[in-house]
Amino acid sequence: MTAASKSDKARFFEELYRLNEFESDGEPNEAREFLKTCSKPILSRTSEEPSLIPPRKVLKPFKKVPSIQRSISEPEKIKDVPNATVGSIGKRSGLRGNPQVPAASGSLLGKEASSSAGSADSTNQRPSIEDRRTVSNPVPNTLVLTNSTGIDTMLGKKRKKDTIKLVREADRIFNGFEFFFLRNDDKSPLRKRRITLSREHGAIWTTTWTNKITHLIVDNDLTRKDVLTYLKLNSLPPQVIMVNEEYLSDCFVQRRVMNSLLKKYQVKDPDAGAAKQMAPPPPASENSDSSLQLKAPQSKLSRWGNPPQQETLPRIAQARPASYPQQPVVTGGPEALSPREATTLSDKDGSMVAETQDFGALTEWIQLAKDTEGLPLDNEDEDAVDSVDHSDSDDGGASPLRAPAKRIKRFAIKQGGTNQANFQCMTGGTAASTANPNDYTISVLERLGAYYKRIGDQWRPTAYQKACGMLRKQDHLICTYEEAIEIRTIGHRLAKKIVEIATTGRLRRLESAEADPTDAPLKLFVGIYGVNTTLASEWLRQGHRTLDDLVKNVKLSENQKLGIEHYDDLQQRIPREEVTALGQYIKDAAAALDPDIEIIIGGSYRRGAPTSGDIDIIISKPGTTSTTSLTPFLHSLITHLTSQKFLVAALAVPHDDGTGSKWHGCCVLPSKPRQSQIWRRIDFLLVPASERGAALLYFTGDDIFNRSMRLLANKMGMSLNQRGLYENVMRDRWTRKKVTEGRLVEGREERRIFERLGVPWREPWERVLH
DNA sequence: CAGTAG
DNA sequence: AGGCCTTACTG
DNA sequence: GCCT
Repeated sequence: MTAASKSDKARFFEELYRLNEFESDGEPNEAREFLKTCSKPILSRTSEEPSLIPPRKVLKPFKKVPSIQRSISEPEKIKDVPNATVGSIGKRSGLRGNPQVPAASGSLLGKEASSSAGSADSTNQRPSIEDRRTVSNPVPNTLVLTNSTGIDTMLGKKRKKDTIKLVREADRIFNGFEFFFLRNDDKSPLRKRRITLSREHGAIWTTTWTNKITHLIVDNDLTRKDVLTYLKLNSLPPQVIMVNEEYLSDCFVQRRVMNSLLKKYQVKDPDAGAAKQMAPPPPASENSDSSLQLKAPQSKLSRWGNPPQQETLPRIAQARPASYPQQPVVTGGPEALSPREATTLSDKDGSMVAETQDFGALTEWIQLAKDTEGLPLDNEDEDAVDSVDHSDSDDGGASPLRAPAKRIKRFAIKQGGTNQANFQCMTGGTAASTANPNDYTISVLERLGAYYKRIGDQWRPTAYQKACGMLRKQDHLICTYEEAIEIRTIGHRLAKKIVEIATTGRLRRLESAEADPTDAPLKLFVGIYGVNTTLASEWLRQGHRTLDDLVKNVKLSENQKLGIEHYDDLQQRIPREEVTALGQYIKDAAAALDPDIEIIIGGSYRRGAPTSGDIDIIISKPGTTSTTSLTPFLHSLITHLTSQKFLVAALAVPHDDGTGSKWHGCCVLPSKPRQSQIWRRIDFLLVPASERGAALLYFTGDDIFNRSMRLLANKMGMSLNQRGLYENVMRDRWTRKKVTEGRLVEGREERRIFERLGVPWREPWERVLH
């Protein structure tokens, strides 16, 4: 690698990491509270910081978003752009050129650590470092330790004994390190998580300032001056490595000790002569905007005039006890280090350095060499790389600090030549309504998946969905690479993302993605019923940015017009109670028309979801063997419900020939006052009794579950669709298209389909795989 | 047929 | 390197 | 994206 490309890369990552900087850790009050505890408050910082936000009101150029994947990151010239809408033509503002984080997505932080992390209350201490040095006791895999600081009692809180689970030996990158955090409590969920993780990676967490401390981990919003003030020091002991939060994050993500000297890990120091310190963008006041989104549907036109706002990240209550920082704690107090302080830089420290710090120092220097020449940072954030994964081979795997995690994913009973156990449908999902410690991680990944979906990536969204489904099944917070990679359907890249989210609360890839100026309108467009990436990106290419633009300038299908007209309504999720009510209304109507008719509410409702995107109605009747026999009923039902003003629009109706089996449209709850009626998407599916089971299976989903079942059927030489399970299906060898329907194996009983496929029965609510 | 939705 | 679910409706 |  040449020197030139090296520095290029370095620059790139510097820019990348600038994305990672932010005002505070999402808890602005914390900074102030902390400073109160210092003898000398420093509050001038914000005013000194230059804004990084460039005056770019000009519309950024946009690029065509092709439906073909892969070209995602390819900047593309725009061919025919209508007039004024576009300022200039050029590269899209992608990852590289866009240092600032948009207001709306500014801070993913502040997410409350979920319960599982909470259980790892980490006020506790490992055995003192002396113990570990003198007694060469092999560290067991799990240590239950008790607190030695007494901080708990000071805080007047009863705390559980915590259990930290050390990561496997090879990954204990912090062995021999002793960390002092500043702020030094674990009140902030994220800090707590960092502390726990540090310990799990071999570090010792100390809340008392001692001379054994190797690393000082400083909150991002604190300056060097804050630190010194807090510690009542004039200068830092030379052997102590002071770094910011990013340092830990990167260590975890890369599973190795990073070079603490890199600029991005330095604690801010406005006083350090050079006023060129990069300052994070000013705090974003996103409230005015986000309120718009949450507003009730009355503002139907709210979205029309201007491009939509970015969705605000889920924010967890930041309520923090006012008592927060407490006294500087330290039993030993800063006095404990007075001897060393006195000798400052004299070589008296030399021996001590050698003794207590060599671990840290050594690895540090080794690492420094590596960092500065190899720069093994991977470049996954650049979409275009589908080259082989260099990141694990760059150091030849020689580093003991970074043994590549070999994945041992279980194999199982082969049946008919397929690894049946590897199908997701073999393992149940969990009810979506159940809170999960990984919910936050999931929400972030889902957003990135959604992003990939709307830019036309065909497969990533599926991969993300699967990963989210697996995460939802875990009973504790997944926050190490190891834990993540062990999970089926989670590979190297997703594992790294998961770690990043869990340890930093953010995902830079997502932030840069959503920062793309074309993303907001793209998101807006694909939200229209009947519009997907292809159309949306075409409209975008033509320069359209608002729904208004579309209505005025674009030829729209009737369905799309409807989709725009009721955009806000159809965007909203439907509370379960309303689905129940809507379903009941239909049942009543159906019973009046034909008492034998069976109405089943399928979809996410049947899976037990608390809210649904639409309503799926299965219409069946005992004794029927063809959809044709049900079409007359559907017809009269539709007519009736329409006259009742229950159905308010038809989007897709079956062909006239009577073979059609589904009806798509919109409905409202007539009982409600007109004004509060919200249009809902509703689907009817006609199902003869002989196909009831298969239809139920199909209409219950979820998507991933269905596809998994179908794929399994496929591998077993069968075919599964909404009508039944078929065998002896002949497929074209080349196109893999079905040539013969095959022989019906089962369609009537849902359970029998499971059985025939060798899949243990899953209740509907166990079929939540995404 | 491609696009969209399920 | 190549697969990744299947069918139905729209225009 | 992941898996074979």
